[in-house]
Amino acid sequence: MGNSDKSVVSRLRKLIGEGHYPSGERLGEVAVAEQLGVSRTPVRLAFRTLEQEGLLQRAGKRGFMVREFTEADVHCAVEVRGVLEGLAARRLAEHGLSGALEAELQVWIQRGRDLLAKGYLEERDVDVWSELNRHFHEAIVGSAGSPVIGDAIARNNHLPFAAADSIIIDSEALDREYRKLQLAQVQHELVVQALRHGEGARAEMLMREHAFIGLRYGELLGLGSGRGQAED
Amino acid sequence: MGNSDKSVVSRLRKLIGEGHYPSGERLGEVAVAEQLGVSRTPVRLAFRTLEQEGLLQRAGKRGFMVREFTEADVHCAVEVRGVLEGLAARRLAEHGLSGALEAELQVWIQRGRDLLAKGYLEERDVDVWSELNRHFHEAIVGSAGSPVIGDAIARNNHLPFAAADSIIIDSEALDREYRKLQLAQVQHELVVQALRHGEGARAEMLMREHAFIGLRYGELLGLGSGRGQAED
DNA sequence: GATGTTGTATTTGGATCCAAAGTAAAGGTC
DNA sequence: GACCTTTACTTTGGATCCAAATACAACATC
Repeated sequence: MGNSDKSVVSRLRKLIGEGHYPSGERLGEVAVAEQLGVSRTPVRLAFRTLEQEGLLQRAGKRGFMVREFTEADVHCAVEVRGVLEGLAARRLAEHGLSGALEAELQVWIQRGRDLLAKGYLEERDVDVWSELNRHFHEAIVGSAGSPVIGDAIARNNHLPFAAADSIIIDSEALDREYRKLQLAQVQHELVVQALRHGEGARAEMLMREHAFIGLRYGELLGLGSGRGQAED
Repeated sequence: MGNSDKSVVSRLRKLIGEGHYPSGERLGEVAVAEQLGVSRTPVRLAFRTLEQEGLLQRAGKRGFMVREFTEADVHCAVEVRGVLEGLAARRLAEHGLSGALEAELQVWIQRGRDLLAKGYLEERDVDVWSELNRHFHEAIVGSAGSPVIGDAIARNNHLPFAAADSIIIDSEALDREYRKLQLAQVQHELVVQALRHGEGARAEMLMREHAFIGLRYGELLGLGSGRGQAED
């Protein structure tokens, strides 16, 4: 069993994310199937999954079409992630964070410090940051007491530009991105501080603000565009 | 084309919601297919949809199992809905609500007033409230500027007890439920008031608190259980 | 007697076939 | 010439068939 089902979903997700299919275009099952070299069956299964993820939407009575995202959609998706991660952080602060979790968060904090300690950013640092950032966020969301919040965030992250690790805009302008990551690092540390002191409201607001870092901090720091580009 | 696909999804959703399948039980495709009187194909499609909705989860390498929900999951799902509807309300307040929307919200407010004016609750009032409540929430969420928030709420509502219209606990104790609906009505009116005056933070908090009405208000009002029962 | 291995049965994934619904096009009528 | 009707084609949904993988069990070996 080649288990091409999962593969078809991720391949289609990638193709759509890369804009390979124009927004609003109807996707025919046969066309996609031939293009991917599989039968119609796995494509049909994948379409249902991608519909639930929000990347496809039903085109009337006739199949699916690529969902088009406006500027407002991107902005909303970022805010949704913000309030959900904020919720997770607040619950964590209110229920008290375990010593183990505090230790783990401290690890990612330290990794961030080490990464930024040298005062500039290298090409390969981007992946390192992306990793530790992902771990940091997953550690908080995963400890919120229920997988429900994490699931909601995961579904939201399927939307383009909504994921937490789509911060990096331009790997050419690493010197300018450095300041942004510095701010992100400070926000991470402040979140942990708030969590440690059981300051639920503060932790929540910090996480909500932290979500905007890839969206609104560009204009603030005088970077080119305020709008981020996904980088996976 | 009988379009049994959609039908299978909703039938399975209902069966799972009613606890027809024990939590954690593995669901075989053939068994479900025979039970529903259809082929394996629509069942396979439905399983993928229900997996994304969070009602099923993969059972190792072999098929799916009914996801089990703890008390904490239910609580989290309600909070998730709260923060998302709160986000929608805040955005609405910040961007200013149109005259048309204000008029529509006023309609549902008035319907609620009319329903509760007679001082008690009848059996058939439950459906009426459920309808106007749904319209009220959909009007706010649908006007938040992007379908992204509404989608996230819709996905969250697939979880049992998370939907906004699962307020009614017991249609036998209508006199006690009346007080709960009175509070809900007041909260609706306060939300509209806040929206009208552009009080984003207040609208957000009111919506967040409003989400708890089916969860925590029971104990407050001296009702039997604090935990709601879905009623669709 | 316990553990590892092999063989069989069950079950899922993929491909193909058939039917039905929808769409588009062509033709006819007013 | 415009609009309605009918027909043909495209496309999706459902059922069945086949292959592959996993799980279970029986057997053999240490």
